[in-house]
Amino acid sequence: MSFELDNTDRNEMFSNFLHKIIDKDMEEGVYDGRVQTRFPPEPNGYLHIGSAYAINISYSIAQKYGGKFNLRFDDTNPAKEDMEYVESITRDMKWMGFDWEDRLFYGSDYFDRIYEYAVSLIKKEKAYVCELTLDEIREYRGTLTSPGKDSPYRNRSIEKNLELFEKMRSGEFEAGTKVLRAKIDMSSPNMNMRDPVMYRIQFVSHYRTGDKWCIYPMYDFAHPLQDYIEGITHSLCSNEFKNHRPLYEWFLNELEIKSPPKQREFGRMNITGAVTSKRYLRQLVKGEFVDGWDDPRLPTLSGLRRRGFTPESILNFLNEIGVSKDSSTVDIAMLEHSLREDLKGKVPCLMAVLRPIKLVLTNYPKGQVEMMEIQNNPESPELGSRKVPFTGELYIEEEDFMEIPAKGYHRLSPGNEVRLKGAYIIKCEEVVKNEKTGEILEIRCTYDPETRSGLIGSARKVKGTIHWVSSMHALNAEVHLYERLLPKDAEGEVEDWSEYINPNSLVVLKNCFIEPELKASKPGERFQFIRLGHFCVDEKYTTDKKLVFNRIVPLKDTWKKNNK
RNA sequence: UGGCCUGUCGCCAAGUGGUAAGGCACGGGACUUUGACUCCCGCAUUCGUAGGUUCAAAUCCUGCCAGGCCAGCCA
Repeated sequence: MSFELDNTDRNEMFSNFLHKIIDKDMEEGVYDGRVQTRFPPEPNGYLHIGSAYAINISYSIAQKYGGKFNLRFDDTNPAKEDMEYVESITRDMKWMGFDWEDRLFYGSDYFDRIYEYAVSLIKKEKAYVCELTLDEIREYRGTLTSPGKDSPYRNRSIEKNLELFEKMRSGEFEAGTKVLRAKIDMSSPNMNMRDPVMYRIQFVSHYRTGDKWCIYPMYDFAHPLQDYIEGITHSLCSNEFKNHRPLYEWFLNELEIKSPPKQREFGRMNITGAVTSKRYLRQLVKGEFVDGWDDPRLPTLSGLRRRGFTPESILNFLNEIGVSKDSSTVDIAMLEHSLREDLKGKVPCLMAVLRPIKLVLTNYPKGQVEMMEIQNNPESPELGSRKVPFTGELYIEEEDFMEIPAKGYHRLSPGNEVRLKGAYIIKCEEVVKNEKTGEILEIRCTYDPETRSGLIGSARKVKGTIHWVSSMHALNAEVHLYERLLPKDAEGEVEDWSEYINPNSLVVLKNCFIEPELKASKPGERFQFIRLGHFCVDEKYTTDKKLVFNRIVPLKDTWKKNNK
């Protein structure tokens, strides 16, 4: 009988400052008890673990309060957006289980309405067409410590503004010559309130609306309206938008929206050793420093998926790290912990030899093959067992033999005994080496027939147990091991990413041997290789003729840790 | 040097005036045909800092220090 909490319970118990805000709204009946959140990605890149963190905040809150969750593509800048990204984003969200039901929206669907709202602000004398150049606007804006000054176009008549704005829309002006601005306060200590631009002219074809528009609303103007149009109650975003909140509220207030949505901010999440900036990710992909957006070294959701992470492990990770107002840098060890936790007791544990050395049993009958029955996962008997062929010629892991054993080493060494997992106790009698190079060619051992697993003699204890594979039965496989992609953090503008890439971030081992049992394994299948880690069959490079495994995470290795 | 925000163990993070939860990491031990897993045990007399209010402060007040964000016709 287990009383452990499942995720639902954990979510129920988990509380943060956002829950308190919503609890209060519920209590006061601000939105008639309604909760609706949204995730508004711009389709200009792939989702990564930081995006999943943001999605999870909005998604789990909608779930907790029996509310709704929308997916909305915030596509108000045609120069940067593309359909490829909306497809990848929806695919990754579905994989994670973030369900927007029938509420998939596009900010571009609201262009007509947003235009009308702009017109009504002009009519209220709260917006004007400005003809200052880009540089002039910057100059007039002032600095962080000094106020700006009013644009000479600030006090045009409503009629003139209406006329000019209409002409902007119909394409009579060149890009950059005119913008629509909100009339707020050029001396506000908040730069966002110094007559922010609401609309700019862009003769760029939009991936959805084509050439219908040549003016596009800015984020600050479009976002509160998108939220309002969709009935969003709580518009949750990360801290860098904190300074935009007064503007968000200003637009909704001037437009006299009742029960306006609330923008609330949370701290961003970073992970040690992972690149979670969209900008850097794009540079790495476009510059072909990595194998696409789904490179297993990247913290993109597609990269994590290809690497072998489960959506459950990512979700548990996100729920365990929590949310606060402060930004965080979470240790990647927590993510790895979540994966091990999820897979343990769930996937078969098999044997693989990554760096093989030949081992010969000199007293084992020539040509004999025994089928050793081994449990697939001792913690989960329901996963059954398999028969593994055992012969007198095996491969073992290079690091499981030491000619001169270090103190505390209890695997194979000359004269020493060790158990072959699921088979016999063996003793190392001789080491055959290449006379010139000193390279170990094979290890010769004798086995004790009385100690076969299951026999009475198997009760004898030896200090070490190692994994093995029969050389004539083993399958050849390629294994990819990963380390940090960037050993040092990049700063500012990076000219050449190759200077930052860790050459060991991807280690390809082409000559690995695995149990014949794995012959039928399919891309995406996961296994634990005993003592080596959790692995996933790569979905991109595995073919009928070639098996490629990605190591998701290594297993803990206290011996290696203590001897490093 | 303007405004806003944030500072609780190495890393996340509860706590919201009544005497510091939990997880990861780490250290020690038991168990083990995975040096894994599991199981025990340990791990903040102290909450950025200095004062103040109070019978009582991580929680309230004041000053200081540190970090973050903002001067795109990006989102």
